[in-house]
Formats: sequence, structure tokens, C-alpha cells
Amino acid sequence: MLLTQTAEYALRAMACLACHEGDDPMRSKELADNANIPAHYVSKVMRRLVVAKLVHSKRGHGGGFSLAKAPEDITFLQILNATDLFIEGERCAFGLGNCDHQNPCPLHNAWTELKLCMWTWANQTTLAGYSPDAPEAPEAIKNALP
Amino acid sequence: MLLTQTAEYALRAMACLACHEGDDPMRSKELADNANIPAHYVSKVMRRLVVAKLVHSKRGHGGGFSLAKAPEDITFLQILNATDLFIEGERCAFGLGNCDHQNPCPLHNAWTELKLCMWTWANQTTLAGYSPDAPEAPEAIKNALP
DNA sequence: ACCTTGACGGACCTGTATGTCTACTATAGG
DNA sequence: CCTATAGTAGACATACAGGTCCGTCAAGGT
Repeated sequence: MLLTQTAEYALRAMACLACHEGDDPMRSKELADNANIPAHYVSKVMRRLVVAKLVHSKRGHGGGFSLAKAPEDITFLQILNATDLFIEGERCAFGLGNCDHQNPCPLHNAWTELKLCMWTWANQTTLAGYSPDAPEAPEAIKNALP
Repeated sequence: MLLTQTAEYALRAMACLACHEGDDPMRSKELADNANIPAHYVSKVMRRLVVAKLVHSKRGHGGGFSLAKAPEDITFLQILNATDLFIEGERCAFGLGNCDHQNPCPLHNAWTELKLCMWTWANQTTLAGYSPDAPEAPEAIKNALP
């Protein structure tokens, strides 16, 4: 599992909201069905996104969830950080104690590269990419993975 | 947490073995101390690496663990795959049911990119990079992360 | 006003990853 | 042959992410 279950739910939920048409908010039941999240777990996931100000919630009759900003302004990094999967500021996996840029441990570079790789991906990918007719992945990417 | 705890232990243990000098195997107690792994958990971690044929174990008096091949022939990908963190063949986080290259879901490309990013890193990084006097990370990497 | 809808928030349960302990087996050396 | 050493294997314990449940609160509709 590359991401935690909750992070995966959050990404799917945000994608659902991004492609939701109309101005009326989306109810948790709809989210659960469309994003394939356990019905009773939706509120847990969404509350984190509300606290992170990525999503607005509206109570009562006609209530539900809606994006707090334009899809292209919401990066995956923001979503992942809202769900406890902190990429930034993570300690070095190899450093025992004091390991930073000044005192790099032998494998510090490898670790930094991985973080940079994930961080760049998460920071560059936004919900704007969500579209039912998005272009297919380039051949290079399709064939690179075994 | 970017990696699972066990995966992190495995990487550290392999790094310790890679920089271990001499022909005699390294005892589990030494590994536990040097790689900062709970003493009684070392055998659990190492057994996976033994099964994956990345490490040789020797029982009895004078026994211990040693790398099964040259450090430069051991990639992080092999180590991670040995510890249940399968990067390859992972299903798409966004696909609900049938989602592949032929029938990509709207966010399939983003997911593929992340997998490719991690896979490339893991596949290109080997234990050969382990050295107490490895060069520092390029400035670009050092400054890219917030 | 009252009722229905639906998010909020906390208590609580559960399963998996992690960690600990112990009896067993293999090897080397005296 | 006996003993100390050191990995093996599996039972058992624990912590925490994941998941369920329910009472509360807010907003419309009638």
C-alpha cells in the first residue's frame, strides 16, 4: 500500500467533489457511494478536509460537502497533509538522532530524493486533472512499469 | 510515515550489512544496536530478507547475517518488495473495479505517475550508495524541500 | 412551532502491523 | 560428547489505524 487507506479515501472524495456538477453540496451518502468509502467513515475523512479548509460543509436539510476553492487550486499535497500523511518535515529514515542537511547520514541523500520525488508529485498534481475524458497517460509512463 | 516501520528497519539493516567490514557475519545483536531495531524484532525482519535471498544467515557459534550479493546488485526495490511494500502491481487507488491502461479512470494517470516515481527511485538506488563519506546532496535537492 | 434531514463529534469496537518472549535447532570449539 | 552460541519459528501481547454507532446540533420545509 503506497498510501494509507484514509489518504486514498480523501483523494477519491475530493475527486468526486471536483466532478460534481451543480451548486448544491454533495451529501455524505452520495460521497460514500461514488468514492467507495465506508458510509460511516465518510464523516471522519471529511472532517479532516473541513478542518484543513479544503472543503465546506453545510448542515441540515439540503446540506452536504462542497469544495472550498477551485479544483485547480487544490493540490494533492494539501489533501495528503490534511490526512496525516506528512511528506514535509519527515525525519530521515536512516538518521539515528541528529541527521539533517548539515550532518547527513550515509543514506540521507537517497531518502531526500524519495521525499522530493513524492513531494513534487503531490505538489504539482491538482484536482484540475480530474475529468472523465482526461488524456491517456503517455506511452512512456504506461510501459515503464513492469 | 512514508514507509512502513518494517520496511524502514529492513533498509537500515541492509545498509548496516553493506558497510560491515570483514568476512565474518554480523550477529543479530549488533544489527539491532547499529540499525536501531528492537532486539527481538530483528529476526522477524531478517527472515524476510533471507527468504528473498538478499541475505545469508549462518547458525550456531560464529553465525550471523551477511549480504547474499554485492551491495551494488541490491536495489531498494528488492528490499522493499521483500518487506511486503509492493510497489509493482498495486491496483489503482482511484479505479473502482476495472481500471487499467485500457480503461483508465479519470485519475489513473496521476496514480501511475506516483507509482513510476517511487518505482524508479527504488529501482535505481542500490546499497552501493552506502558509504560513510558519500557526497552531499546537490544543492537543488537540499533547497527544493520546504 | 414542529418535524425531517443531514453534518458533527465523541465513544467504542476491530483487525492488522508491530513488538516480546520462549522453546527449539544447528554449529563451532574444547 | 558436551556446552555455549546464535538463528528459527511460532505463540502471545500491544498499539494504532481503520471502522461503527449514536446522541447532538443546525437548517429548511410544512
